[in-house]
Amino acid sequence: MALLRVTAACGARGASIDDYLDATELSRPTIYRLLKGLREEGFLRPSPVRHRYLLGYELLVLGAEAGNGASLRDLSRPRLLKLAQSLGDSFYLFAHDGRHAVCLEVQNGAYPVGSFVASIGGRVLLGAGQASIALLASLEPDERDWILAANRDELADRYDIAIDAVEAEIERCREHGYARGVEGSSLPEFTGLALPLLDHSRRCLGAMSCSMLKSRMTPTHREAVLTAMSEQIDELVSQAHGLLRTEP
Amino acid sequence: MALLRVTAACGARGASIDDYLDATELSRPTIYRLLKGLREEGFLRPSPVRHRYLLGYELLVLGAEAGNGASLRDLSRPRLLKLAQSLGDSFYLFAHDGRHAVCLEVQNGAYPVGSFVASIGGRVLLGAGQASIALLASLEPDERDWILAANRDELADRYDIAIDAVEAEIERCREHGYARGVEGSSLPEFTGLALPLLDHSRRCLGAMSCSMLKSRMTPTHREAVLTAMSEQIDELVSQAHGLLRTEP
DNA sequence: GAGTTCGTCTCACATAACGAGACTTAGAGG
DNA sequence: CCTCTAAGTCTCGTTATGTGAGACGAACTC
Repeated sequence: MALLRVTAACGARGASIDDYLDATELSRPTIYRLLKGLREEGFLRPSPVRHRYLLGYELLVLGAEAGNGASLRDLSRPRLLKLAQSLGDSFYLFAHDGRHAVCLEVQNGAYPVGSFVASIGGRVLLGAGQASIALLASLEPDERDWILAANRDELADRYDIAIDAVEAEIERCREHGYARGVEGSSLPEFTGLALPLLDHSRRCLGAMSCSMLKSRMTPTHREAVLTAMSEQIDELVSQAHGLLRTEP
Repeated sequence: MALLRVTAACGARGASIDDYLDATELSRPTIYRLLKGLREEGFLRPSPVRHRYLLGYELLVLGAEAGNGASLRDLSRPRLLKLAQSLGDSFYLFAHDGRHAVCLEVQNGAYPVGSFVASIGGRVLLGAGQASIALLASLEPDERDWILAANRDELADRYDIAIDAVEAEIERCREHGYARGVEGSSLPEFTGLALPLLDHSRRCLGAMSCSMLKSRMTPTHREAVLTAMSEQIDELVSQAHGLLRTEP
């Protein structure tokens, strides 16, 4: 697994033996042995640049499956796209994973944005960003509490976000039904909105969020975004519900 | 790796201990030991259904990276989308991997289609499908020859495709600059087109393909699709070229 | 044809994975 | 409330199997 991560970190150029030797404590023969195994399983493949290795296509299959619990990703993809095209902002699908929110899918719109996550698979500490608030607001109280307790220091250090502010936003989200981001020191010029994806039994499947320049967030635009998002979410959830029925 | 594949095969419901016990030769304690390691590395995560395991979100990152050699996937995604929306057919990005073509990205259009690959990560034997032809036509002759030799029996058995027909189509692709599918026994009601993605130095980066109902393939539609695809490809290749320059 | 790097091989050693089975939780169901 | 079953952990003795040092062959560079 360490070798896979090293390979990923080396990007499109591929990883060389020296990259592996530097990044791990393993000896050269051992690395070759492991590499061979990973290649045979399709987890690595030779780079067009000789003597370098790239991540194998078998990981594509696993990656696609990993992000597609309950087909949420496949279902949300065209919807995020539609939102991004019609409204111009960037839209995201997030899932809850321990102390973090994981980005399962992005569609960037015409207007540029900054965001806490760079791309699919990116993680944000729960508490930072509007999607976090939507997720936290939909969790069981005791789970939410331990997460906030666990993240408190890091939120303060890295984002300059206070737990009180997060809890206030969670409360606000409960009342108004949608989440805004908590003001922190990072990304001051951007803002966003998020909505939870709730099961018919009110279990939280994830959150859909959007990010935009603060200057674009007029009351009318906010209304437009919220309306469009909840429309997409309603359709998505009933679609997902229909699919789940066929499964067991 | 076997455990990961078992987990993937179990889908959204998750894999239970018995799934692992049945699918492998390992003992119960060993499975738990391995599962623990995979969980700690983020390659597996607990399912909402107790006592079941799902693929972890760390695989998202690896999967996204694996399919994104030279950023081809990120760059092609919006373009495939545009094509699917404006033309209504389904568009694919393929890469060459050994004896197979791997699907890196799909965008389905409004019209339904059947295809050899189910989804991202799906493999087709080189020789079957129009993307295969485009890839084969762009490979070195000696590599193409061993691939065709290796695939001959399987192509005949599973798809009822003869090597001669494949080679004729490759020749045709060289002349006309685009690939059609080879007629076989499977999917008789569908057809498609494909174009290779060629580097500025004529190295083959992959192939873009499209699939449609035979009834939609009128001469004018064919021209429209080919024109739109090559336009997207030209832009894509020069974009990719620009990115690569920044890398070393 | 000399030099360098890449990948494999051998081998002795000790780590550390293994399975059998006992044990502890934790639910489920009556 | 109490049994019953299944989930997950632990101990332990055995053995295999992965390990590093270093030598070796192969391939590419200059």
